[in-house]
Amino acid sequence: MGRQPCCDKVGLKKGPWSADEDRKLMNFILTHGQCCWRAVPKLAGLLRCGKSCRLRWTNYLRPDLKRGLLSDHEEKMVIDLHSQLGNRWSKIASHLPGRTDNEIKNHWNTHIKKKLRKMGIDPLTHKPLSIVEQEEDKPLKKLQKPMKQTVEEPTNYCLTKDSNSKNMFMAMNLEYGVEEVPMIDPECLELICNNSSMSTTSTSTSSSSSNESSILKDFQFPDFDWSDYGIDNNNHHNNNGVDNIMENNVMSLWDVDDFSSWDLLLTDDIPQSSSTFGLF
DNA sequence: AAACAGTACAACCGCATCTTT
DNA sequence: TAAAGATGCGGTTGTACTGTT
Repeated sequence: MGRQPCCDKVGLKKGPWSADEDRKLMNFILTHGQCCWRAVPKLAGLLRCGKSCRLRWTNYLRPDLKRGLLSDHEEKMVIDLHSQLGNRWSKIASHLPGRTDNEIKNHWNTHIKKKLRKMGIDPLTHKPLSIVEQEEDKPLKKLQKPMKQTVEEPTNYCLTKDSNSKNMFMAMNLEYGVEEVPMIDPECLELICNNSSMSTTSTSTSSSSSNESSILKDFQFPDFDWSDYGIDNNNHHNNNGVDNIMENNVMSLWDVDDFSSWDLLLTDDIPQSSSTFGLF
């Protein structure tokens, strides 16, 4: 049953790679290509586990890697993508050719975080620090809601499939506080798509309706490239299953793989046990 | 010059998901 | 279908390097 263990952990080397090890691994991969990492150390004559070899190759030895500091443009991309994707470094790295998730993660933690803080932006939420501080000081509202649940993890009431969708969580958290969040039946959620808003990258706050919930006025929605989702400037779409979900300008929230970057606003006329999200 | 603090980044660890048997 | 290993990902750590006192 199952597979054989990837490697015998006894006697394996750890720590920094030597030039000789690098050469052996490089030679092996360039000759044989990337195959089963379990077999690589043995075949390449290395006393490392396959996992370590994979990491060394993907993060350091790959010939297509760019070395050196991220350019301003790359840095801006990382910030934009992080605002949309959160700490999903591999997803972010996939938008930056020649950069690895590890490299971007390190750069974020050592450079960008500080830079954003200096600029008065909270690196976690991408909101101005003053707002974040105010929200932290603000006592939790004790709103009377029909269905409540005490939760510890945002995933319990996050309105996206993705637990890393921090923006979404924050939007709700700000309104109700961490401990008192109304339960919304996922089946009742819909995204209302406004054609005009789909035509360019979003300018959510400036074009929001007057009904916009006050908590969301401060909420910083990131720029978003609809072309990534196969939607062109005329609100046409062409791939990625978007066809299936864009019908009559209404899409089911649960049909979308990643909508953390969408402009989602709670309308004021939230029904008792459900809510509608407007796309502005 | 030595000691210490701060910074940068490679590498490891643990977990979740995928794949194979 | 279940079990177990492989793989990938994100968080964290260890350590070399650099700057400051």
